[in-house]
Amino acid sequence: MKKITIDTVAKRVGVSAATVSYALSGKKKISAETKEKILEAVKELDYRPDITARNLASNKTWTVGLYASSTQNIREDSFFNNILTGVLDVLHERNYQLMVYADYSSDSKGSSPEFRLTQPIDGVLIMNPRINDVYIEHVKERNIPYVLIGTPEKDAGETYFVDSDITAGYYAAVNYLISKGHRNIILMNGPAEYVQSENREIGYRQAFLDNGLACDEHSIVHVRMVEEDGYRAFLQLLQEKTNATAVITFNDTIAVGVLRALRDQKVNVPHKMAVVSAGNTMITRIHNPTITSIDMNAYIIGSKAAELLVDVIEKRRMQPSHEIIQTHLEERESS
Amino acid sequence: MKKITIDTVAKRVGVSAATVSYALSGKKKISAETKEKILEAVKELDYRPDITARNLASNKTWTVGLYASSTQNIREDSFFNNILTGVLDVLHERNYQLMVYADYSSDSKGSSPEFRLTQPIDGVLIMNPRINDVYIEHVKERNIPYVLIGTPEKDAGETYFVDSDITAGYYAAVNYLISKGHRNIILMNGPAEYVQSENREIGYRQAFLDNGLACDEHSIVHVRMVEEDGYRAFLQLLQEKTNATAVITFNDTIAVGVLRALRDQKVNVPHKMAVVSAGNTMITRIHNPTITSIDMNAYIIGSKAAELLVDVIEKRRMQPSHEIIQTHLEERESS
DNA sequence: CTGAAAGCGCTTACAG
DNA sequence: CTGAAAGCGCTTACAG
Repeated sequence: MKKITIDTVAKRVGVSAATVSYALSGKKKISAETKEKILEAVKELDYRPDITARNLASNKTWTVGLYASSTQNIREDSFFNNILTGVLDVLHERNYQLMVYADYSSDSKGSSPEFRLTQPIDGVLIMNPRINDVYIEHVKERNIPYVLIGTPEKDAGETYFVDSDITAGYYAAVNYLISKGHRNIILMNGPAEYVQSENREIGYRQAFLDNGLACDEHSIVHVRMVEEDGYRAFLQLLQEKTNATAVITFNDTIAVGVLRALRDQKVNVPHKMAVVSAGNTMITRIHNPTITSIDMNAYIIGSKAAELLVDVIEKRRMQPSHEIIQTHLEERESS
Repeated sequence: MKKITIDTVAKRVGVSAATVSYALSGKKKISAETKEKILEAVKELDYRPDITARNLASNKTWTVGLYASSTQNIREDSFFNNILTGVLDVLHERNYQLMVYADYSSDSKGSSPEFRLTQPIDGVLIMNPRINDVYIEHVKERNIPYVLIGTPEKDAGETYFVDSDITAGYYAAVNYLISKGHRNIILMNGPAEYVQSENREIGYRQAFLDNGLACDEHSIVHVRMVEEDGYRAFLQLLQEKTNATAVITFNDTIAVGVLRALRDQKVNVPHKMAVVSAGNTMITRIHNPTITSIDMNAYIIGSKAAELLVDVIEKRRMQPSHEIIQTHLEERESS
């Protein structure tokens, strides 16, 4: 069975391929009569345009890429789900499709960024921007429209991004802990290479500063953003007999690990150790004890980022802009 | 700045485009000398093949689609994360990319299946197959390779699929509840249109049968697979003064809703009401109380399905086959 | 309102 | 080992 192409349709109706194309796209007026005949033939033949050919000819794919975290992180942290669904809902509205790339850069196999850039996408959403992010550099060089989900390390004035004001979020959370009498607060941050981590640290330090308190450099630790690392790192801290009375973590997943370590060591939460996390994903209200967490409005961030990207792709926005979403602290049992 | 194409490279080196193509793909032997010059030019010019053009010419996209649930469901249930990461990891290994489609079929806008089928993908993974699934029909007609994540309603002998033995899982779970003395067990199932729901019900009924017990038809209720529906439906059941002493739910998300209703109504779990769910996602061990759940090995299912699909696409498998993954019951506090 | 034709940028028999 | 050329199936100025 031969493939049904635009020519099959054109021949059957007795018009040119161009006419069929125009009738289908509506980019030119076609007489009602001809149009009807074409639509009929399309139905009869069950013709569907080959999208790859269309993409090549029109230089447009109606597809957007989402450069996400590692699969291990995706698996554990439903923060991703909120971003993803925000993105999906907007793209659906705007008639775009989504390609999801997980981050395997730490892999041996290492799918280099180059590989990605050759993909047929109109633009890309980049989660977790890093310091000196190679991927961003490449996207820039190639002139692929992109929007950061997060804050860029530099050139903030020249890049499109949407982020939560996580600095203010941490500032408020640490202030809150200080107001509760805590003086020694551990910051269990994510990898230093992420701008996200940096922004958290800034808020954390500022809170100490503004309260006239010194902040112990040893109180800041970096772990990968997975539960196991939170668990192990905190177990070690406990064994080193930390005199901290509170901890604030990079995300909810790490907090779950931390709380597991605390339970293992029979440390009472929140009386001996208060725990605050960021993300406010489902687990924070389901965990025992429930976890105080900074809500970052991930769904909103995802949808705003997708909207921005589509606007940039379609040149409805041409001056770099960004949006910073406010956070709020959801107080629960762990603090 | 003009776009750098294969011709740009060919001209600079002084060979034909064909030679460049072969040198890059390795599909034909090219003299070491020429090849080196080509590679050098590629580097200098920073040439990257246009994938859309390649796709069109080679009739291959190295892309696979994942037809998932509604975004609301994705947002709440990290079961999806496990499937997704299993799929992603295998595809990465096999050099395929992933396109994610959420299910908006219940939407007013209703992106019809037709729309999807025109997408440039080599094959598709379909989650949550339904009874009389229109989408599957279309994929079939179009001869697009597909693998079901779940069991097909019919033609099981002619379709590729991977599923967990959820019937056995429910059978075991209900047996377990019966052995604990429960006689009136509610099945809070998913929508009847899903084959998944059907398979659960079969296991549920069989357990009653094999224990010589009658199963009250009113004990089976259908809800959408989101927390809110589990909550509302169970609240209603409680108000109707059900004499059930146990409930088994379609998934973990619904169970969370059910448990919330129980807490609201101050019904003791597990003494007044035992709860068993399916999915064994992170929340089941984090919830208070922890939730007894049927582990379906979602990550394994996702990865096996992706492997199968790639094998089908690459014609390394040509006879319909399927794999049924065993489940196991993870006993916890809720039962 | 409609058509002929060039063009999108690759791949791949085919011929040498 | 290398090249000329057709072909993938669309879209879109351009001309009428």
